[in-house]
Amino acid sequence: MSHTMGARQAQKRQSRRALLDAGLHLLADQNLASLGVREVTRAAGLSPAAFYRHFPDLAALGVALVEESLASLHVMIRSVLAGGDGAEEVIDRAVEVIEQHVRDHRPHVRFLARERHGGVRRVREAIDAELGRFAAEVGAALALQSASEGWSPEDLQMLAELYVDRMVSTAAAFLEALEALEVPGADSYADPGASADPGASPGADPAAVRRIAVAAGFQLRLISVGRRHWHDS
Amino acid sequence: MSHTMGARQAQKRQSRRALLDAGLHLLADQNLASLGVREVTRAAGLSPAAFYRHFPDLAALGVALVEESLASLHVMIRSVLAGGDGAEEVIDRAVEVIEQHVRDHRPHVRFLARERHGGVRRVREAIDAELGRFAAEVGAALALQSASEGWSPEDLQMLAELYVDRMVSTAAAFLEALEALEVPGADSYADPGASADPGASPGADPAAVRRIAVAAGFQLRLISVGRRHWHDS
DNA sequence: TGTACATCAGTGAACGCGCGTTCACTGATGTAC
DNA sequence: TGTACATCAGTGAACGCGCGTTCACTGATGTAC
Repeated sequence: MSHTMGARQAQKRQSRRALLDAGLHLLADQNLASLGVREVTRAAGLSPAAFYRHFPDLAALGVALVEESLASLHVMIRSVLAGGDGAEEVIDRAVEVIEQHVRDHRPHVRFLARERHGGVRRVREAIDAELGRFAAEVGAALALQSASEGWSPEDLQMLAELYVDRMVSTAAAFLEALEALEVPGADSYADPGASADPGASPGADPAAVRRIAVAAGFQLRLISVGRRHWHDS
Repeated sequence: MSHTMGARQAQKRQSRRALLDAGLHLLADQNLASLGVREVTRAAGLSPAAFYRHFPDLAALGVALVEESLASLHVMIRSVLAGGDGAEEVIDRAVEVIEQHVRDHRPHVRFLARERHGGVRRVREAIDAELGRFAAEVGAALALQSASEGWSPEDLQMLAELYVDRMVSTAAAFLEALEALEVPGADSYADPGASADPGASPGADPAAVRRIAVAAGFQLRLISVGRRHWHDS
């Protein structure tokens, strides 16, 4: 009665998906602010007017992309924090999970990095709000750890923000390394549907990626040492 | 003979400046990728064709803005590191200098934040290259400190990158706080030349700005504690 | 099951508009003598 | 100093083009009976 879908509704969902996918694909080489309605519908295989059956404007499409881009983050953080307890293992696992996440969801990660400080207000605000919720979640998780005894909630929150910011920076660095050797010349326009769209990135420089993982681990460990010795002064 | 300028050259410089200023002003509300040649020349008070006497395209104007945006950074870092030696004083001074820098050069900082991961390749690369040079400079400065004995150059470089990244994030956070209460409604279009263009921002929420300064200080101090106790394990 | 009507996702044509870039030009500035 | 020529920053008109949005429409899907 409520979540069985008629053919009508199913087709609408499919078109909406096509618009989102086309948008995400096109945003690999440009900003949301310079994306066009006709451009998106053309790539999605729809007429220009069809766009307005799904979104009032492109900013709304952007906000929808923000939501789906960040939906997986909460699952991700729980998988990191739920495992082993030792700081070392948590850090190593976090770096691995971030790297894998960027590999698996490259277009979404790129979209977030690009629009986080981009020219479309509503999208910026949506990203900021989600990241804030994410930091709060990390803060709550930190509060449960025994290492947090004697810490004020405010200090714990600033620590959580430091961790989250580091994760975001690390993800952005992975992204850059993965893209660096992929498109060396001019912008070639690949068929969005053909070949392996998501997944492995054969052209990336493994050494550069490795270096980022090492640096991220080092930096997280440094923060963790600081946390441990914070009250020694 | 070489750096005295004729009236011809002086006027050309002035037009170029007008184009850069107009661009920077327009980029407050959009991305470089969506900026138009006509838009810039209109705001600068020139005919559209005049643009091509100064830049081959808008990406070139973007690269020029990157250069002038980051020119002041090197001066800034030296003023931070050159002062008192105690870690506490350096940190407090750094946070103050960053805040003041964002206040004094808001449009440039906003431009960098927006285009660092933006849709124009050449601009992204220019920013990355400059930030890399900046991190190298910080790394070299750290190497001279007595606290760096027993540290490998690689570890020092990763530490420098951590500091630089934190400074960039802090600057972005200050920027957001300063803009938050300034443009609450729709995009009003102010005359670029009129009233106080750079300088004080009367509308910003002082508590939010203060909170960012406190968090930045805390986070830098935490890293600094981690650094001090790094070799204790 | 069959029929008559309602819904509404997607179409395709149409509109006026601002865009990037080019071109031959103008007239102030610079230079040679 | 004055004159004749060269340079070149900036102009304004012109071009073809793709844009966002609207509109009346079509025809498959959904619903009531």
